[in-house]
Amino acid sequence: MGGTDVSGGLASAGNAPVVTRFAPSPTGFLHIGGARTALFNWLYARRTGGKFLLRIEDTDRARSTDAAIAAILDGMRWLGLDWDGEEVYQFSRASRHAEVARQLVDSGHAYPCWLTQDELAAMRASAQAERRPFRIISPWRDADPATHPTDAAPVIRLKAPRDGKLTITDRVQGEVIVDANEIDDFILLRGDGTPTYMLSVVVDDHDMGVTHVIRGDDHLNNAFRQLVMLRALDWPVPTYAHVPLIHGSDGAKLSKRHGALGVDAYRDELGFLPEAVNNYLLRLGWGHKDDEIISRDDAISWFDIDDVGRSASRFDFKKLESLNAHYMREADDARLATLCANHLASMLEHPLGGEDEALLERAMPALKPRAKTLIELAEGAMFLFDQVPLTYENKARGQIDEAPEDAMLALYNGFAALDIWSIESLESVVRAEAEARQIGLGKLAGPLRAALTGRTISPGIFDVLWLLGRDESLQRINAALPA
RNA sequence: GGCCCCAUCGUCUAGCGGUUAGGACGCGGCCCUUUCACGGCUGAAACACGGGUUCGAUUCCCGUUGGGGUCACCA
Repeated sequence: MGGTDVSGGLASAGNAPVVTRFAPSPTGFLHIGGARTALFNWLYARRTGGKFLLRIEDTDRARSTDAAIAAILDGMRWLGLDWDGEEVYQFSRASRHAEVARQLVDSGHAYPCWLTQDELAAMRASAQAERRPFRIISPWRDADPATHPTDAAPVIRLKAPRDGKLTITDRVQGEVIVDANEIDDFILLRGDGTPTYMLSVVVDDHDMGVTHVIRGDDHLNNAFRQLVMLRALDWPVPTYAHVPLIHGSDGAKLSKRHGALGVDAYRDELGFLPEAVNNYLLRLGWGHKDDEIISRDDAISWFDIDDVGRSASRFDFKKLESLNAHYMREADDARLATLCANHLASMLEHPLGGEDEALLERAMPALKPRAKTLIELAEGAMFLFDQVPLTYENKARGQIDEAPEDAMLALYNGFAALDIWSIESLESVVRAEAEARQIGLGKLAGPLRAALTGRTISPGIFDVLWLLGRDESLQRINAALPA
């Protein structure tokens, strides 16, 4: 084959139903970039009425862990990215991969190689010294089988073409052409007989009937290696779509400092809602007119891989937060109360009861417009669970000290005399007091807020009084009265 | 370094030869207002540079610069 043009892309896709897949390696959590790749695959499959498969690439036995597998599946479920059928564990298919490797050797497309690590290092060093690009040229490529050693286990290398061009028609990157001699004789089977990633993906994607490979841009180079293998096997070439990577806010590769955290961290430590994360990820590298808030249904009907941008994008926490704030405002109060209670429990270091959660739900309309994340939501709700004596912030202490003469006592008496503890009745007491004193409402609300919450920032003061209830409110005001 | 990819406000993006270059986040101002938010209005803010092609380039082509990816018996 070498020498002729080979191409991937649309031609081989035909009209067969779409099958996409997400293939993470379980060496860590499901990071945000992987989540976006999964989302795009999921969206495209749902959009076309096809299938979305999940394959765990656990062929690296040393680095793969059950904990990582669990974290990935958990993250996928949290984001609502359901996959069709059972997930496939790549390692369990090792014998099938080896079988294909042998088939490749038999057909003359691959060969055993006894090059040692030391020899490889030496070749690499001399290439470096002569300032020429390093490419593995194995002396075993065309060696006479009669000369094959029998005292050492060889690796199996693919016999890559030495000339010609390779073309991939990528749905995102367009037509990408590379010289075949850029592809070296990469390893299919290791010395211990286990398959490498390059072999496994090709075999699994083929066996699983994958029609569209949507993955990170960092795999574009691999696509050419896989293309070579596909031709050797005479298997159809899937449609490729290599989506640009996500960078940190400084343009460098996404690191932990930037947000390359597991999606579990976005949920547990950062307090984001899955719909916000999905919406944010969707808009990173893809757009639909001026739309920013995009429902899942709209995403499914609008998404197309052809519309994915070609340039990398930077991760922006502020925008994610703003989206999260939006979705929190729209979220059901009972749901938010439960979510908030979980965070509160760890902040308060004790579990919250059903009554506490009911209180949170009642407080939610006042709380949620003031928070961008569930963490902020929980912080804003803290005052509800404080106990006398409150710890006053400095500025709050100051407001209490500067309260108009006897105002707090007057309010205390006014509240205490109330028959009905309602927002309206509470408000009329404070307004009447302010009018009697010819002062603005703020002059009373400030100290009152400080006494009730220990802070200078809180929901509307009447909401606070109402939520706290008569007993707790009076207690807190009393505790703030001058001695 | 070789190969490959990319380039519109600070950021995410719309644009697909002729637009006052639009939206969102963030930032400033105003309004609302008991604080903080929410909400409404509003302002500043971009086509990296140089050549072409064209009557006309943000848009097409080439180059420069800048950024990114990849060069493993990892995936």
